[in-house]
Amino acid sequence: MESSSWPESLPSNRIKTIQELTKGQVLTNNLREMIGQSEKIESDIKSVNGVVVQILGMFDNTLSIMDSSNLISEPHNPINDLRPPNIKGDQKPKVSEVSDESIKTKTLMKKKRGCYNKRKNAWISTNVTFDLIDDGYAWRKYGQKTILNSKHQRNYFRCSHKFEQGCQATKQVQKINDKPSKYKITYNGRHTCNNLQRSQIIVETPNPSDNSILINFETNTFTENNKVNTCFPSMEHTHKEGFPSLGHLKCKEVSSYDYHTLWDPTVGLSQVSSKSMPLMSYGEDYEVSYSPGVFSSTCSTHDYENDTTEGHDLDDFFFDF
DNA sequence: TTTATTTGACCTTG
DNA sequence: CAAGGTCAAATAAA
Repeated sequence: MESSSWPESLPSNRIKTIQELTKGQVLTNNLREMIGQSEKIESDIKSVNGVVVQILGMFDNTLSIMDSSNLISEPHNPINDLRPPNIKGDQKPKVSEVSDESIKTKTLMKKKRGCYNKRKNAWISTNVTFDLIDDGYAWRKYGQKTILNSKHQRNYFRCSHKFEQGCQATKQVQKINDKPSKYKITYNGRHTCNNLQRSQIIVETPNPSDNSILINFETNTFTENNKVNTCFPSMEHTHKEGFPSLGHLKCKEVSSYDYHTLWDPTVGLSQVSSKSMPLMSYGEDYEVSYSPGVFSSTCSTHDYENDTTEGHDLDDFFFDF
């Protein structure tokens, strides 16, 4: 795509942004082709990872460009850019949308009341979404609090593998808006657990016409996917939290090389991070971080929050993970 | 019986 | 002391 083909009225930053996104679109299509050849993934997982890294780089560049300009104020959803061009415009992600706010999340960690010392240096990320998004992890609710000046209660979740694997990841989910429903999801700490849900690539899809792509930015795994509400028709909720189990799906696990390299709990977090998140800020010494990175245009069921002030208002929600 | 959720109490911090 | 975060006993659900 030549920059000279852009209308002169377009700001250069915008052109650069579009170029980056276009590049990402091409890379994503390449990735889709690779996913279509499952044997290639097994034999050449490194090159697949390379493509993922390039896509991540594209997002990084885009975010940098947007950060350096006022483009950030203009709505832009990368999910749409990830969709291959053969997806019709009206085939929007059915339910879940990650807000722009979540995409540009560089959360400055503030010292707050109630923030325990042991957590004050932990990786933090805040997403604002219009639907509750399943991030692929198994969470267990451990608390619920009424927050000052908030209409809705805040729900506290910890990783289900906290005791089993010592995973310290927690998240908070708070409804911040009624109509449309809007949620603030704050992640505290990275997962160090060996969560099977994260290492799977769905290569067979019930509906081949749906080519939407799901990329897990945290694991560098990727999924050619249907909308999950069709992809998981017989979904069993083995996790009480309401997260779908992916174990019974027709999934292909990432090679043991990749899986264990990325998620071996015996590997230090910094090692894991440097390999799995080469483009993101993270770690104990950073106060700025990007969102934990599951951008998804799919959905699944999830009865995440029982907002006692409204009781049932989440019954209709579908989640992405 | 096991596992998950609820909820009041307790802890930490500003 | 107030507010937010976590714990853990009680309860509910599978």
